[in-house]
Amino acid sequence: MRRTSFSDSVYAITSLIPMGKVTTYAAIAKAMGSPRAARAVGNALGANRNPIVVPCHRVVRSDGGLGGYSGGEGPVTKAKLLGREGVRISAGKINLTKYLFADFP
DNA sequence: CACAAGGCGTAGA
DNA sequence: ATCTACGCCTTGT
Repeated sequence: MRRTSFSDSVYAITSLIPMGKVTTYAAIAKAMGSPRAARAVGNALGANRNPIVVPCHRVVRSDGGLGGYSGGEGPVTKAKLLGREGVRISAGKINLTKYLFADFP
């Protein structure tokens, strides 16, 4: 589990997400230069199961789905955290049009 | 050291 | 709306 440049970038970007907003794996992958590495991003977050220092729960799918979560009760905890930050989830999906944040530096 | 398989997705047909 | 194919990282043999 060596913190590679990839996972490090993922953590950096993920931790940049403001409260009340969410991001997609594709957006992160794209922001780091590999728009096709969305899957790798999910792995970096999940495989490393980074502690609370990184709000991996703010990362959702491109279609609004929560995706997966390796912490707490899984997707349940993820949904709970998001709703607690002000992100409303309808039918298990998030309105990316309103909460999507992709203005990464 | 090299190879092979898996995984928290995405885009396209 | 459902299914398949793809590319990219991590981990194990």
